[in-house]
Amino acid sequence: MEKSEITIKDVAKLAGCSPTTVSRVINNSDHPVSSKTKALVKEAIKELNFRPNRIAQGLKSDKSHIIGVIVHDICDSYFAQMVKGIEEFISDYDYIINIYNTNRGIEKELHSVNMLKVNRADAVVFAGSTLLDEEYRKIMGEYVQNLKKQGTVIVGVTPHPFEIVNIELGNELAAQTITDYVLNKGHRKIAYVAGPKILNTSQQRSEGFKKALKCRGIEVDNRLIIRSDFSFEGGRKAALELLDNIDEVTAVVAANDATALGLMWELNNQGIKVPQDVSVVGVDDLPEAKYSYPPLTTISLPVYKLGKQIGEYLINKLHGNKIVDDPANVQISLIERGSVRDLL
Amino acid sequence: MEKSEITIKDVAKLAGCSPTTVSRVINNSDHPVSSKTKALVKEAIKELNFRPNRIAQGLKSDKSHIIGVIVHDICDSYFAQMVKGIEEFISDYDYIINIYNTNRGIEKELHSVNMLKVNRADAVVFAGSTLLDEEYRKIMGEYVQNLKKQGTVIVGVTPHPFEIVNIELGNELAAQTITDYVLNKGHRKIAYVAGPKILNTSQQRSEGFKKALKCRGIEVDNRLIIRSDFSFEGGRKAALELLDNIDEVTAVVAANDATALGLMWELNNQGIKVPQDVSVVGVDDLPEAKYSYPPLTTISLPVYKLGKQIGEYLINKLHGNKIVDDPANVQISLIERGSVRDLL
DNA sequence: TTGTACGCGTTATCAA
DNA sequence: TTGATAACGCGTACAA
Repeated sequence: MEKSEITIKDVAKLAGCSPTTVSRVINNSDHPVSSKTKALVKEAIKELNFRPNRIAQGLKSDKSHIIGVIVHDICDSYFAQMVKGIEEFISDYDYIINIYNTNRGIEKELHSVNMLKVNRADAVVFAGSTLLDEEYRKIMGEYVQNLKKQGTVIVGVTPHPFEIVNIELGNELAAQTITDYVLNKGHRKIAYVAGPKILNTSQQRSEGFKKALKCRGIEVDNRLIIRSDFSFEGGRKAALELLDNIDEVTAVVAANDATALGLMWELNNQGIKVPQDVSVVGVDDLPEAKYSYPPLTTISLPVYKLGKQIGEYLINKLHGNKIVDDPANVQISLIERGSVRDLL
Repeated sequence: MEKSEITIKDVAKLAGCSPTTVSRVINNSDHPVSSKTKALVKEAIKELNFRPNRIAQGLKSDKSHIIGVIVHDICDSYFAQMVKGIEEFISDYDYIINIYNTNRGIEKELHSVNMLKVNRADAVVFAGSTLLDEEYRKIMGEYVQNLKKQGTVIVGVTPHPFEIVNIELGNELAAQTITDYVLNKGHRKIAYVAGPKILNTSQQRSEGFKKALKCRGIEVDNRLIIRSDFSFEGGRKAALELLDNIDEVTAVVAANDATALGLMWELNNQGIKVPQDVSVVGVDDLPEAKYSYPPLTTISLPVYKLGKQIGEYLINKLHGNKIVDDPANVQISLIERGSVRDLL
């Protein structure tokens, strides 16, 4: 049979020593090995092109080198960028990325965590906002507890209601800041296009919007708050809904860039000029935001960089480095482009 | 110590039988098990919330349930969509996706394959075009052979010079078709913005463009062929390069949508109207292509669907279904929108 | 400095 | 119908 893969034994045989010695060489063990045999072993490894079987190592160590990343939608560049950042960092340390695309579905999210458990993932990243569902939280809470007991390192981006390292993305502050900017430009009748109800992020950003208004003593007009779904298509629909009240509105704050982009597109499609007729802003600073007509004024949430930071944090944790700061909270910043008209 | 995970032994103990029996129940073995003990075992499994350790199963079976997907850039929606399609299909069968982001780098691609080998991936998908580099091909060829010997199922999207299942994406045909469309609208002075030299896909699409011209007996003007990199930013730069000769050109064929979008943006930025002054087309039909100004006429390459098909193919192969067709070649189609002016 | 023996959790083989 | 045993490939006490 030619199906036999090369194992530590083959190396040992060729090097004329025991498998134990080979193992020691592979792992740079503290245990002394004479430089002579070490050379022999290395020779044999090269000769046979031997690479230790990770599965076997995993069974022994109860570590898989798998880092699970759960995203709502990998086609959303917000998540794609974060995944890219994580992957680029951790691959240098021979960890591997295992992604799950949940489409914000509760079932799929639970399934993902289950898979990560049975595959003994070393770490898990909840890249997206948590789902606001009681049943989900209860079950997921147990699963997460279970993972933690296994020693899995868990990180959540934006607050999750589990006892894990939560990275504050400044969602509320972001929405407040961009709304404030719009207010500073003299706008007072401002519509808001919210994200999906089930996401925590939506709620936080809505809060930020309302807070900004309240600080100025401006009443929140619920007729001007539209529920959407964080997508380009959703933004388009929101624009259509907004059409009835568009005359009394001078600006629209969208809960994220994808929505803002869709909104602008449809507004333009309807013959309404941005920013001449109505101003539009978003949150996220997606790569495509600077290429819209007009370029979108927004808040930068550097998720690619955050991905790298998460990767670094995980590696430190997994390597047992004791002095490890939690991943630094991301610095948001206002990106002023051309989608807001100055009313002053 | 409370670190002990629940194993098959714990279940056996609780059910009052041997681990062997438990294993038989888990795997629905042909080997007979009395319905009484079967019930007992199932009871115990539920009671203890037991799930077999995949790593241990993997060591035994030399299968990991890992499907590796190597992409050039996960932030490119072309790849994101494909990954999504694959993931959605295979996750129903409890396989897991392991992605690698190579940025078209040779080193990283080799590293990826290495990782997939040592982790005993059951299948590997080369989601992107192959790299046109002799050294790379030689080394990668060996690696791929090696994987195949292990029994890894390997699929390549667009032809790869390895003995694997290659899915023809109709790149040449796509470029030829869209160019033909432009010709049919009466355009004769047509510029072409090519993809990166190192990608096979680039070459194929370039061929398609040239073929379309040749079929009409039109000379290819090398001054009007611009090298770019398949990105939005690259498209912008290409527009700038094109500025010198823009007067003699009535249409531009971009090798992909991202490029076309960047091109249109910069053209518009420079005060050149699309399609009034110059027409622009792309290839891919990215989600964002229908939202540009004007909406982009392009060729649809349904990569999300292709991802699903690949997933299905892999599952069939991995489950040992004998009668398995290779993944159907994707049906391309012309998407006529508003970026081409009719000169006739 | 080297090697032997065992175990990680599971399953295939064989015996009962 | 059930179970004891060995083995997957590796790493680690322990012994030499």
